[in-house]
Amino acid sequence: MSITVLVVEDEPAIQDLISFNLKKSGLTPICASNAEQATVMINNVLPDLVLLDWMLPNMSGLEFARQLRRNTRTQVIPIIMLTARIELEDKVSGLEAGADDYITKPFSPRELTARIKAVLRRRIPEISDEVIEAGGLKIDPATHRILAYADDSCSKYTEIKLGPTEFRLLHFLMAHKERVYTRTQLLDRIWGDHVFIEDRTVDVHIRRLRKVLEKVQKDNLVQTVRGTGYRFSSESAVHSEE
Amino acid sequence: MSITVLVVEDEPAIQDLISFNLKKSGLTPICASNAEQATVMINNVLPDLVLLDWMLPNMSGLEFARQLRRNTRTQVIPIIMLTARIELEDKVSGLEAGADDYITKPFSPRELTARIKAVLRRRIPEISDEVIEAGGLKIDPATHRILAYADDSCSKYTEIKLGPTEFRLLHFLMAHKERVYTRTQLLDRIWGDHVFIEDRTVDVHIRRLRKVLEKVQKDNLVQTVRGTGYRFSSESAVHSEE
DNA sequence: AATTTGATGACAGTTTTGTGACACATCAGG
DNA sequence: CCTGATGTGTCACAAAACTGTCATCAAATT
Repeated sequence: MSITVLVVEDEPAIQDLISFNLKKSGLTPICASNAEQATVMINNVLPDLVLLDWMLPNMSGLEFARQLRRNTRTQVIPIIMLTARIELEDKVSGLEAGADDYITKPFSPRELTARIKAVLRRRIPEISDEVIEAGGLKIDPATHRILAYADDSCSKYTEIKLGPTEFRLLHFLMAHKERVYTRTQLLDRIWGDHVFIEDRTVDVHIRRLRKVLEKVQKDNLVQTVRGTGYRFSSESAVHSEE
Repeated sequence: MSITVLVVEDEPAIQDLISFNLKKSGLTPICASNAEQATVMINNVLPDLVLLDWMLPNMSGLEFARQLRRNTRTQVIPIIMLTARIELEDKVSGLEAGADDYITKPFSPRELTARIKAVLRRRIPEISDEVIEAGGLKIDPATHRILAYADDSCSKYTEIKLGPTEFRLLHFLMAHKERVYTRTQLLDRIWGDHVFIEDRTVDVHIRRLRKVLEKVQKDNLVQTVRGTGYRFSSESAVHSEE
């Protein structure tokens, strides 16, 4: 998933500088030198964040920010203002217009990307960290812990330690229990849909997961659906022969 | 740990009075006499709480409060409004704007600090100065002391000395025990979201913290969650061997 | 029996953490 | 203005843990 940042800056030199730094830190910059151009670009692609120079030809950055905020489609896009230090003294604040942060020129590349990431981080909602319990297993994303109950009495439990991938795998399966997922679906959902990994790798992780669950006799919860994929099921998985 | 309170008040006399009282009760006041000044200050340092006079030159306190609430970065900062008794009828709109509490002038110093502490306690446990005890460790933010108990009997204890950063780190982790935090989250919450530091620096501070805790056999309380971050946990992390 | 599909152990390359060292502050108090 | 004590952030390298792939074996299906 590439994060696009719309850079609105009239000075080509600074535009290049910013563009270069964004690319270096894995972001995708798209550049505009004025508000009109930026407006057109926003119509094409909705960026994840806008880096906006305070001083622009024709329409001020402030005005452009207001315009973004006024429009429903662009309302939630985070804005970071670029201002010269002298302009900072200006009584009117960019924050007033709804900017999420501002950076004073000159700034270090590190500061730039750090602020961008900070703002994006605040926007992105936390991954669901609800506790999920099923089949005598309890997974808690917030504490990153898995407990296995010996019996239904819930009195005795053992903590289970999993590697990152197995943890995510179990979490996903438990969050969608009783449902079968193909290897490809699991790769898409857990590894991300851009990775290029063998389907069979999923087998190996399922194996690793089961191996750990064996220790607490819970490996039967992760079931193979031949010809399709895998499933987490707490329902009595007694498959009748014949 | 120093708790900073941004005081927005135009009358110098009252500003001084408040400032004096806050200092006396261990808080760190930063003062602004109008909304513009306050905005600039907030961009530099994120305060833990805002004490806001209702009546301000240019922009009203109410408007300023709204501005804070509108911005993601400042959204969660608790606001306490200062209002004259006559203005009390406006209390409704003050709370509407997102104030967490309000105090009517004239107020006693005791009332002031009591309300501040109450609001802080409600909001974020880690910046209150209550004693936290867990896993045989007792941390007292007020006296800036850490005691380690040798066993459950609580009879013998050793005092532990930590540097400022390690102290805050331990305090934060203990205030949110059992919960995992990524390095970035820790940087945001402990160092502040306006610092630009390498993620890995957290490792080093964790290391320093552990080194000190080793001396009293408490280093196992600070745990690594591979692929995620760190966690303070007093629960016996029983790893079933084989 | 042949074929397809899943299980499993091994392994080599990567990624993530742990750790010591170091260069810079900052700050008393000479 | 120095000077040592302390604290901080970075770095480089070591250690540990994890990952993806394969080859091979086992089981189910035809």
